[in-house]
Amino acid sequence: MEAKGIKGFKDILPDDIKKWHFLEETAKEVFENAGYSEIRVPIMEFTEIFSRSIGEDTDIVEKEMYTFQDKSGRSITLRPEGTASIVRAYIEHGLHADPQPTRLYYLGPMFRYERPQAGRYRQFYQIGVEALGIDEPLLDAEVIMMLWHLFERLKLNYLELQLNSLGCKNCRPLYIKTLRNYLTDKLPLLCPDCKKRYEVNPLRVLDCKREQCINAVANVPGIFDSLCPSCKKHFDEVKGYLRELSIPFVVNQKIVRGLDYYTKTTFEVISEKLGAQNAVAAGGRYDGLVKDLGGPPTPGIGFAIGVERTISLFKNTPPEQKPLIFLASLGNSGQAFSMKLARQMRDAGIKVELGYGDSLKSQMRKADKSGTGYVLIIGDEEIKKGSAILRNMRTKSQENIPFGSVFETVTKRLRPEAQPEGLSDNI
RNA sequence: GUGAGCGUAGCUCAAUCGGCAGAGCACUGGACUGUGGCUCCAGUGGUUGAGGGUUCGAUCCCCUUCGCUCACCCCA
Repeated sequence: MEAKGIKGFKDILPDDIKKWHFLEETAKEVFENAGYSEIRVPIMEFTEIFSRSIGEDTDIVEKEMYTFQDKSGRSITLRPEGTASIVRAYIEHGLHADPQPTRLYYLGPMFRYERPQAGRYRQFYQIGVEALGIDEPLLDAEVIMMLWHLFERLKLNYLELQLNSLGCKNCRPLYIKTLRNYLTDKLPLLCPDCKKRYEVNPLRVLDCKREQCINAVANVPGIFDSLCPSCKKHFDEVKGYLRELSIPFVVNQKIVRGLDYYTKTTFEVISEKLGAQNAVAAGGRYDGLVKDLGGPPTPGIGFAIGVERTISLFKNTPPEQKPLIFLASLGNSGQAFSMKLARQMRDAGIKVELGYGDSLKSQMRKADKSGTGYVLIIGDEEIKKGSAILRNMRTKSQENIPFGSVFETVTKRLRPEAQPEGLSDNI
């Protein structure tokens, strides 16, 4: 047998994990400071949860879901996105009875059966936010502000916020009708895919990258002319708040989103530093979704951040936070003593690494690579003398420390080292 | 699902016209009996992705297959 993982499923090795922690911890702090609480939901749901919310005719539901039958014969699906599960939990546990909005965030793996490429995996991670129960444009702006604030905290530059409105249950069908009428003449000009989209979801034609289709829709009527007065007002107010907040955005009428549940405000944050898959975060309002999944009519808005894509923009690795003491020991009694000492120091919250290797030389080499500032050397000789050697790895100076005061001295020495370097700008 | 490019040591890559599979990094040890980085020396590490064909001889040419990567599609 060959040790080989599944296509599109990646290991995250220790060298990379600091970046993950940095993103996760920063996001957690930003969201919790805004009143959001973490929610953890299962990574599988009954298939209907996804097919009903995302939409039967979407690519995700049609061809990208990991779906199987469990032993009872029920159809189960590995979640391709987070919102549906969160909304299901919101309904199932009656969270609408809490003061609204209900503010939730989540993080974890999503699964889509697609051909992997740069920035696209079959198991990928999202950090997402949902705010349910309020339909005011102020909330749209706050959610977008929070997302933008997070990227600022991560020191990511070269990002662009794109904004659109897809209208509501009332005005979107009108626009689709207008669009389809317009496209009827152009039908022969469209690519085969778009001919299909014309039938199923004409909005997606706007999204097509083929030159023939871009030309065909060059003078297409925009959706803003079809928005009903309340959707138009909503969108104008969201834009107004964002200007007030000095959050730069561009309106892009072509962001359409591949999930059917979106209404009104949709947005996307893209980076020119990524490859073809350039969205690092995306989201929007979904005012009909709670009702569609069997709950009370409830508006909602949220976004999801692509973790791998965001991390790939990090230029430098966040520095190690915690100083370390390295114990190099020789001989049976030295090793036993070191082990006991390690236990005590760890119990007091100090990070302690034990050296392994026959010679002191090899342990010193490992100590050097561990990045420690100090090494405590304890061999059989030191046991006899009743004192340990504390070596400062930077200055190379050494001092003898009687066993009785080892703990105290190490604690003192480690403290001034506890100054992490500042994080410089990412890309 | 479609297309293109690439598979040689743990990693990054060489190998002339088809002629003994190599280097750097990393790892381990030594120079320095119990003291790291720098330097020097040595060692470990290979079914050249797999299978078949052509050939006296294949990492190299041909076929098949698997894998990886990028792009289309779609999306975070």
